Amino acid sequence: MIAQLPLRGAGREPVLLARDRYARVELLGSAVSERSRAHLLAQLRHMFRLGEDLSAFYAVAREDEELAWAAAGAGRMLRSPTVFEDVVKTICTTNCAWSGTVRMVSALVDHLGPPAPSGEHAFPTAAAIADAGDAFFRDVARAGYRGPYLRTLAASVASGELDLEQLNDPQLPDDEVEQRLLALPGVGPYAAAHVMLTSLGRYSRLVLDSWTRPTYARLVGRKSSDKTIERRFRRYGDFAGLAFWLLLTRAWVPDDAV
DNA sequence: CGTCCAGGTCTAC
DNA sequence: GGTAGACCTGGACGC
Repeated sequence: MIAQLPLRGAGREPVLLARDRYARVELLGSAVSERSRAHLLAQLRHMFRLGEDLSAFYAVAREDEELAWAAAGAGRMLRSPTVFEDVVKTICTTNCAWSGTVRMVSALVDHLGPPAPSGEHAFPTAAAIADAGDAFFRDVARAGYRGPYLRTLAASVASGELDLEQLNDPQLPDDEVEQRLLALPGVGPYAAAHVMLTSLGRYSRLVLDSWTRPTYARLVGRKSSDKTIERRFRRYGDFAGLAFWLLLTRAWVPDDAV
């Protein structure tokens, strides 16, 4: 074990489970340098959002019969090490079945990602994706029309012309971040909202797609327009998207965790 | 076998 | 600003 990372930022709230006050990090293989260790810990803090403060969300959720359970510490979603990785993965979720997303992302990792000592591969660099040939996107990833989106995006990041990691800057307003995301190839309203929610810690936008709409309809017992759904979550302000997501995924949470 | 659609986006009106 | 059509892929479904 190289560290015990305290889970802070949730105010006085327990973090999901009382026993999970620490994330235990074990390193397989040879020792790492102090520099690598620091980098690894910083990356883990980012991925697990250990600094996230959701207490303002919990304060509202506690008053909402359907979401009071979440106030026990839900909503700290795992994210990728980089915004670039989450944007690429999100593009791979658009207009296809989940099996297609898995196929495309697995191909990127297995064929373009740097190998680790374990034999597994990490997510590829932007340069590696930018340099992949047409045959990879067409015959291996079978990404279809998304191939050019992915390569164009990766080339912009690899060249330094585009820095997606800047979107982590808390100074940027949500509207600005959304506009920058919408400007990316293959990123529309769904993908922008998805990246904001799952990668940027910006919870204001509702992720509305062919899974969330019918899932919400099933939970409330009738279909609702997007406007109606937005209205139901307006009380959550900047946490509307998180509230919507948690309501939809309540069934994913083990009963003993809430 | 053809049609539809799955965690949409883009372009052209 | 809103809306039709096209778009890769593959699995489900009806015929």
